[in-house]
This record gives sequence, structure tokens and C-alpha cells, in this order.
Amino acid sequence: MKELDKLDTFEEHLVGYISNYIVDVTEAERKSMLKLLRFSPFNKGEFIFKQGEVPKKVCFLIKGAVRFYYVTEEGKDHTTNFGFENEPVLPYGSFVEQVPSGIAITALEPAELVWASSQDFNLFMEEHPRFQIGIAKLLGEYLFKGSEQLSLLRISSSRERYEKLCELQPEIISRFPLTHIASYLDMALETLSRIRAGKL
Amino acid sequence: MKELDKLDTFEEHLVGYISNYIVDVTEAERKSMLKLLRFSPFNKGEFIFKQGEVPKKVCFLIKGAVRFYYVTEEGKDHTTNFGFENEPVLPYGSFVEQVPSGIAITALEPAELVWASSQDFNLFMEEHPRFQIGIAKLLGEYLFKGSEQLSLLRISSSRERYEKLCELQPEIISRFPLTHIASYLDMALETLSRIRAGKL
DNA sequence: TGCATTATTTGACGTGGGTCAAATTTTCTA
DNA sequence: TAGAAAATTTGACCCACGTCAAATAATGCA
Repeated sequence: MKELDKLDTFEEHLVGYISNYIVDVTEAERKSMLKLLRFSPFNKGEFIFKQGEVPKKVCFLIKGAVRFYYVTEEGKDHTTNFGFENEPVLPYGSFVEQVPSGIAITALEPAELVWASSQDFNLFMEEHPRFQIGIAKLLGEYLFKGSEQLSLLRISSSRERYEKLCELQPEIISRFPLTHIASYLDMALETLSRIRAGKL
Repeated sequence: MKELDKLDTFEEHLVGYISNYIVDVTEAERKSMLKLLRFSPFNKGEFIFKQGEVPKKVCFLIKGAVRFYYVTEEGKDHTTNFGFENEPVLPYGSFVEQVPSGIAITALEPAELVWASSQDFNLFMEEHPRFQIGIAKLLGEYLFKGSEQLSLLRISSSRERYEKLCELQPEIISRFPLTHIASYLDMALETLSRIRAGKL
């Protein structure tokens, strides 16, 4: 929305990211893409997407980190994912289907992101159909990651679940507060604290 | 491979299914699609995809039911999914990425399916780029379902997990043996038996 | 820097559900 | 239809981890 000059600094990151999915992005494509992008900063704790709403934008995180989570009827908070710099940030499935999202996304740290409205995004996709291929590839990748996460959760012992996470995503361990890591690993925060202290 | 005359019987199902993702399939597209399809029957228990192999075909289940699962190093069997009639059957993520699949798929009942080699499939996709859009939609849908399954597994009480499954996918409860349902719900089969008997 | 707030640790206690083993029921197959 | 094999049920035991509560440590803010 503001600070449009920031666009310059992230452009290479975004285009670099996209190159993983679409070969030889042309100058015309790049320009067309930049035209629809907006920049927004988010404060720590601020919502980027709310639980229960149909996602109306596509975001790309430039700086900071975010948390994907949902709250049950009983008020329990479950972290389903973390998002880092130079990654797209949105409830993928709900966005594609345009149905209310079961999850919320908030900034865990002061965050900066660029985004496009779903309308602009869809227009862009219609004008650049070859990008659809890239989207399918990207979704396939997320599907794959999701299946790894499912098998992480199926590990029965808390300690082994923690060790597996250390192995797979050490950045999560070092960067985020224990409450959220515990909720991501589906265990009580006290349990995680004890595991860490070697008491379990 | 054989019984190519079976193609007639399933054609409407497959095309019907595809219409959920691609509008107005033309006669040319339909013919081009049918040309690359093969038919194969599978015995109960037979592998359709093996764990650890790069998936080299895309399948569509006409009859029967299949189970998606993986076996850990310690030999524990985890059911990750079930597949039914008139559904595509393949390890999606691994197929798109062309990496070894962490899961296996077997026939739970005598099954009939049609399939295309990944080579033929890719050729078809190159010739019919608009089908890419449908693939993205389909993957989005699976992503969405996957997130629902993740939240099912995060329910802490075994009984509630079972009840949620009864509510969401009653066909699984009535159609498959207890061992596999228990492993899908991540609990001991004895526990599931007791829940069912109202003893937990 | 000091006080308030939030995060993490530690302790005590209870229990859901896993494991092992044996009984019973259901399903195949000859 | 009997007898074997597989699936499901039931019982007994126990421990990993959740819950509640209180102490300590770290962080933020005035």
C-alpha cells in the first residue's frame, strides 16, 4: 500500500523464487507482475489472514516470519506451519478453492510482504497461462511437504517428534518461542521444556 | 494393458470427473485422452505403487478401493489415506516432483484402474496446456483435504478422533478392516475396538 | 535501571491409551 | 460343513504425557 520504493529491493528475491517454477521469465512478464504488486508492513501479532475468511490475496514474505494456526471450538491453539522470508504466504488450498480458510496467519515478528489481490492475480494468470504450470508445480511441492509433516505428527513419542523436527527444520527450534513449537509438535509446552532439559 | 473394451464403460466416469476441473472438454481432447489410456486389474493386496519408487504413471480407479500407507524403519504400518471408485490414485506430490514416493498404494479389494505413463501424460499436458489449470485446481483440492486430515490427527482423544472420522468419512468405517482404520487414526487396534464397544 | 509482564522451568499427580497375552468370533478354504 | 487362519474382543498392567500450580528467568517498557 505504501513504501512502493521497497519494491526494488525485493524484486530480485521474488523473481528468483519464481524462477524455481517458471523458466526464463521474460521482461514483459516481470513488468506485468510488478505492476500488480503492493507492499505492506505488519506488526508483530497482526493478522495477515483470519480464520474463517475466504482468502482474497496472494502474499510473498520479504522479511520476518509468520505462523499458520487454527483455534478449536474449545479454544485450543494449533500451529500448523511457519513461514519464512522469500516464501509465498497464504492458505493455499482455501485460496485455490476460494472457500473459507480453516487457518489464520499472523506475523510472529515485524514483517514485510508484497501481495496481489486475488482479482489481479487471476487476471495475471489468464494473461500468462504458462504460469499455471508453475502453480501446479508449486502446489505439488507443498503437497509433498505436507505429507512429510503428516508423518512427523504420526511419530508417537514426543521426544522423537522433537528430534525429527530438529533434524528437518532447525530454524524453527532456534527462532520461535516454545509455546508455538510445542503446539506445532502437538505436545504440552511443559513436555517440550522437559525434553529440552533432558528430563524425558 | 488388456480388456481394452472396458474403456467404454469407464469413459463417462473419467470424463465426468475431469469436468469438475476443466470446462467443456472437446471431442478432440477426449479422443486424445483416451488414446493414451491403458486398463489394468489388480488383485487384493497387490501393489499399485511401491514405497521408495519414483511414480511413473497416473492412475484413475474405476472399481474397488485402495490404501495409501508407509512402513517405518521399525516396521510400523501407517495408513495415510484411502482411495475410492472414480478418483485419481497416485502419490501426487512425488509424481509432480518426480522424486521417490514415501508411500505405497495397494488394492484393498480387487480393483480395476485405467492409467497413463508419466511420459504420455506429460506429452498430453504439453499438447493441452489448458489442462494444467485443471491440475492446479485438483492439487489445490487435495491440499485442502490434506489440511483437514492434519487437523483430524491433532485431536488428542482417540474417541473424538474416531467420532470425527465417522462424521467426515463414514464409508471408511463401514468398508475397511479395523486394523487399517486404527492405523489411519493413529491408535492401537485394541483401542479402536474398545471405543466401538463403548468401553472408552 | 527497575518494575511489570511474559516465557520457561520444575514439581506433583492422575489417566488415557499402548503393549502383551489369551479368548472368542468371523472368514476362508478344502 | 469342519477345521484352520485371520480378525476382533477382552483383560491386566503400566508409563508417557497432560493438567494444574507455583517458582524462576527473561524480556519489554517507562
